[in-house]
Amino acid sequence: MSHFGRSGPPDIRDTYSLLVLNITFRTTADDLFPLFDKYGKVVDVFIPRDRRTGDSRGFAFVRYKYADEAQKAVDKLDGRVVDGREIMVQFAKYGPDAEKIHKGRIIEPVEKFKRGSRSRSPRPSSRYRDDYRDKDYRRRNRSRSRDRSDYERHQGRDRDRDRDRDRYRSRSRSRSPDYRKERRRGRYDDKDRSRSPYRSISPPVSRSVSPRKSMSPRKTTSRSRSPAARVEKDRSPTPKSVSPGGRPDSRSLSPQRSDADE
DNA sequence: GTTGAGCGTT
Repeated sequence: MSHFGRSGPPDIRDTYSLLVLNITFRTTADDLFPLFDKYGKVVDVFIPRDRRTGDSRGFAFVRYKYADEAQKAVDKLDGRVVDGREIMVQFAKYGPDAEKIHKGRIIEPVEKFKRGSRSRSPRPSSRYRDDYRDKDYRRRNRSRSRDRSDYERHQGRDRDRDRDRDRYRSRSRSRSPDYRKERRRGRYDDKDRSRSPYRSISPPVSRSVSPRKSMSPRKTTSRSRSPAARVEKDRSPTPKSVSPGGRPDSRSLSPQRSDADE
């Protein structure tokens, strides 16, 4: 589904994909198209959505026809506030078929690079790095940390088994990003599930540790209240309206303040 | 009505 009414990906032969992150969940392709089209020829605007809910996943792909225009769009629109939220525009690194992408342009599958070769450019360009915030910088630094790769390669004795395990781990990692979606949906499901009228929050409270238990005696002790008064208070279901022991009403005028002082 | 790391569809 694209903005142009086409079903699938139009033509990614000579297009440059930009990844737009941090957009609001209400932002649609119609909102992004005019914004990006001002800086160049936009071939397609695609916003991945959830299969089940259909809600936006919070990021979009804007495909430009020319690299320079895409570059300009990145430079101009990165950090721009859209719909009350600051968006992040950068070149897409991965394609739909898990293809390697260089500056938004598909170059070759991953197999082109040797496994031991670490010549993979850490970052295409750091020109706009200064524009990034600390939050973005931290997130980027934390990303792409593949310590396990070196670890597995370190003890790679059985080539087949290691390769097979690597594939398995790779798939597991690939499914990791979806985990957040599951988690998000899980929260919704939990909420929907807990909307049962009979379900109450009381049961979980009385679990395992009970700090209130130790708090109660201390509280009563700190009150310095006579044991008789405490017993009567416990026995009386309405302690605030009652005046036990012929206590003056002035005492019950502000019972909360007495607690606040404590 | 909610959320906020990340890389994509008929």
